[in-house]
Amino acid sequence: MENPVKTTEERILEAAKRVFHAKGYDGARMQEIADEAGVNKSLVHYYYRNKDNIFQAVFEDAFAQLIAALNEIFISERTFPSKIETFISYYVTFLSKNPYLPLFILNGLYEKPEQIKTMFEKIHLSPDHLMQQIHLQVKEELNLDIDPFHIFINILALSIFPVVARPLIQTIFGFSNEQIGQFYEERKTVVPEFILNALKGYEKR
Amino acid sequence: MENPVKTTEERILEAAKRVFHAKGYDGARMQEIADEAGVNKSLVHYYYRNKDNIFQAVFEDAFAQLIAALNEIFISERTFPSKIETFISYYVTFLSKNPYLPLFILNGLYEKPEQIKTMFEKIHLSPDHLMQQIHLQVKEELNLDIDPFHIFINILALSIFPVVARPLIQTIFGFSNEQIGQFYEERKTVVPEFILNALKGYEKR
DNA sequence: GTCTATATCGGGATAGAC
DNA sequence: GTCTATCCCGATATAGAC
Repeated sequence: MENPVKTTEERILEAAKRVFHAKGYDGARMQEIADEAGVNKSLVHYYYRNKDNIFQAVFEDAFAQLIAALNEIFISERTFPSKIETFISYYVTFLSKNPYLPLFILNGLYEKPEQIKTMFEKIHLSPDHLMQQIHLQVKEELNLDIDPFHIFINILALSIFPVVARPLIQTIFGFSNEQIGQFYEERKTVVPEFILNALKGYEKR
Repeated sequence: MENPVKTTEERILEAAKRVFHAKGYDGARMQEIADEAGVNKSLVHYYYRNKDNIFQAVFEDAFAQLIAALNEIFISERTFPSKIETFISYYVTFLSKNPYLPLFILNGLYEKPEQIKTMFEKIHLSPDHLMQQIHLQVKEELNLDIDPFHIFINILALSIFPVVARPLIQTIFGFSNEQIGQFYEERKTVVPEFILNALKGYEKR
């Protein structure tokens, strides 16, 4: 830590993130990673030995980033509606800044589904605990007559899909970059509102 | 049409669909397409000249399939709630049978966004007309105080995302193929219910 | 640790026989 | 239309000098 400047290894990893996120595993080129990092191609191999290794590092990092917030917010001590608001707002902002991430993750999962479980251990995510939390809140705090699992997936869908589908939306509807930014901004309030409105319909009495 | 057996060109296109859908543009191999079609690699070049051409054909076909139903259902004479139900039910079934399609499309749009507009003309989709329809129904039939555009995107998100994220869901929650099938089946009723519940919250009175 | 040079292979594409 | 043979480039990876 005596040197605030990034090490070569870090620069390579950062470069690899940019390239893999934008191009995917098959589309990424070791040469492009090297160029992006401002180093020689062989150095990439020196630090990571082969393409699979560096992809693995990039993928784990991306996955951890996406999951960490989710886990933290839903395990926290807030009320359920507050969790939803916090989550959406955070995710829309985060994903707007990292638009390639979710599609990169989804593609990675199709290619290497086996790797996920080890990844969970590394980032200390327990899906059971997460679902238990949601179950408890949906059933006991709000007393709703709906499967917590569907709610959870709905929240993810409404947060993530519009970001992933950005090129689709922009082209179909001819949105400028400014307009789509505005659209995402609106979703920070529209989506929580939409979900909470929906949940009202499931109140038991 | 005197020959019910598929022509070589058709067999190649079918093979190309399977390979491109599963592997994406960069991951697909001309050799694999040839093998899958049971022909020689050169024949693929003979009919399509190069990789870009055959990808284009595959992509247009996929896009047309996904958009056609959307267009048809939302332009039809049903009530808005009926459209939502019909759409979700159709899409969940269709996407379950073609699980690679939506991710393939989303990736393709990132890679070649320019091609979309010409594609619209080919399949006679008019986004303006579609949104106009939705606008009319949301505002006048249902008298809702919400932006129709957000509703439209929400419907797409809730229909498409869970299918795209299938490996994520299955791995995180340990669902078997049977369980996830059951989950998708449930969504045919859960999602329309969820949306219609949400819309009730926007009724003006 | 960083570079140059090179080995090796695979994939897209073409030429040309049948 | 269909095949074999081949070209050629680009990409991963390694050897080895500095």
